[in-house]
Amino acid sequence: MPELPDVEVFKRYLSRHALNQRVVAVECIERSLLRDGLSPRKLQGALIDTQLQRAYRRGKHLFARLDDGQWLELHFGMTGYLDYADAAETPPRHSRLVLELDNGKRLAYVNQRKLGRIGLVDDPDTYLDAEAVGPDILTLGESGFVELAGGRRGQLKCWLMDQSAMAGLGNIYSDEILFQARAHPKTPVKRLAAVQLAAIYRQVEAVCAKAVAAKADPERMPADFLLPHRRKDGRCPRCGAPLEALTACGRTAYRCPECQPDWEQS
DNA sequence: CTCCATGTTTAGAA
DNA sequence: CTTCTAAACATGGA
Repeated sequence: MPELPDVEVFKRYLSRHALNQRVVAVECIERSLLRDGLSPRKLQGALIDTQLQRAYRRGKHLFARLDDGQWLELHFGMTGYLDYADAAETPPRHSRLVLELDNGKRLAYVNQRKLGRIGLVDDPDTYLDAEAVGPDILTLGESGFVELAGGRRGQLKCWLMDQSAMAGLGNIYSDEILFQARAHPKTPVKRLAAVQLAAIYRQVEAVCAKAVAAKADPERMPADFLLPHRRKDGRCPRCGAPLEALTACGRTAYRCPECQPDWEQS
């Protein structure tokens, strides 16, 4: 699940449940997920006996501030999520980091495929800047977004998913935004006028807001969302036309051939 | 067995 | 320098 809306939901979940509780035990540390230079012992040392003070998100990266000012970084890859429950409950299969809290609960970071990352950083923004992660897409604003498009050469969908340009969108939600904006994924960015870019950005905001409101659960999404229909032999929720699967940026993109016409003739 | 999957990194080609 | 493609990573579902 984890794109911007999913991670925002995780952030709220963590904030609602796991803040200001002392960590009394750290378990299930999966070594292969740790950032360079971070050992299980070091991570455990940093987490034990501290509290998660607050959460911060930029793009798909989630951070939790610790008592000493350091931040725990969680990246969810393609299959990660959080699970908060009674400490007595067995953590879900594929739990890769489990924090036991002194209120009798535990917070598990679960990730089936080990494509995510767990880190420890002094300052999230400094760290992400150094990693060449761009600004969170929702902080750009319409004018910032339009400005960013200047001089860009590639395809619209690829640009939206480029984490170094703007952080947060992935394959699923870039498709959703393009569907809502009725834009073809392969439209060259340079072909778009400022008003068209602005309209696309308004869909960035609208789609993210609606997805977060739906708890990023496809079953709760608005009826006109592409997301639940996004598969081979799926049909457009608006006009019923069969969806087309195409390849862009090395990923499978879905579009409605009727609602998102080719940029050549529009 | 084969293909595909919400992400990122790396290598090599244009 | 920017952009694109393919492969790799690890794991499981169809």
